[in-house]
Amino acid sequence: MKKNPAVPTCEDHEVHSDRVAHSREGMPPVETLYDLADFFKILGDSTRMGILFAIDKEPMCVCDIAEVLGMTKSAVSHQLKGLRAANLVRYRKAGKNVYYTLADDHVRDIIEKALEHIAE
Amino acid sequence: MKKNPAVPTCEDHEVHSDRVAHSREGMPPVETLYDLADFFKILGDSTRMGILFAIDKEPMCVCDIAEVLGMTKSAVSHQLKGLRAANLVRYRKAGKNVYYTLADDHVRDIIEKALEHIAE
DNA sequence: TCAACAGTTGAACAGTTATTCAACCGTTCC
DNA sequence: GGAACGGTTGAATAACTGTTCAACTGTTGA
Repeated sequence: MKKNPAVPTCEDHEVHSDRVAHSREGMPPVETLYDLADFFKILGDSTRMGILFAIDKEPMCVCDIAEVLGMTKSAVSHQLKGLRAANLVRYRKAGKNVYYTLADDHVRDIIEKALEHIAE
Repeated sequence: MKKNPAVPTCEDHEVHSDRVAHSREGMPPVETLYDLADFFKILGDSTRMGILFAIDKEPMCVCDIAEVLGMTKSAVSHQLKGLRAANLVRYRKAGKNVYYTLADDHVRDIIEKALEHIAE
């Protein structure tokens, strides 16, 4: 959703103004829309999704995750940054390694529901 | 997740091969990872998120949705195409108008859970 | 101290994506 | 039929995003 200064919407002839008004009332603040979109954007990448599944069972270090997914440590680390920012993963440093785990069950629930939807 | 022919992963010195093997077993097929990512990708845009909220209460035609969001019909229609493809919305033609509604409660549930996560 | 390794980071490039613009299709109504 | 409007679509452009590459930090162990 980009800035839209002039708001060149449809011709205001036959717009259902009652529905429009009612719909407007139910709309959350744009800030919330952006937060939701940003959250789902993080889940909307197969690499990050793969990372989440990889660390689902037990903590995994970056090198191991990279091994499982067949990717470079760098690529994995970059994506982990996004997952950290979205509070989807937690990490624990242990010597040279950094072990990542899922942040909470929220993620699992959401992915579960998404799988249901896909299966239809 | 792009194709990775050479698989230049980390140096295989100290990789926790037991964890890697165990993690690999729990991984869904890559096809599923792509499907999940594609699904969340659709939700990962503030315009599409706005559309979903706009049509949450009652059916809305494209023109009305555009009015609510302050966007052009064209932009909205383009995004509705993605939402249709992901089975997130249903539509019903009535004369010159096309009324869109949420496909089912799956969407609502997922968004609800996402809101909980964001609120933390 | 120094080598080796795990992990992070910034820049660059390629691929993707959202909006705009213009043209188009289908329905309604005169 | 033809004007008017709702809606869709394709091409083009601008913005964004993910991977690679190289450089870097920090920890371990000899």
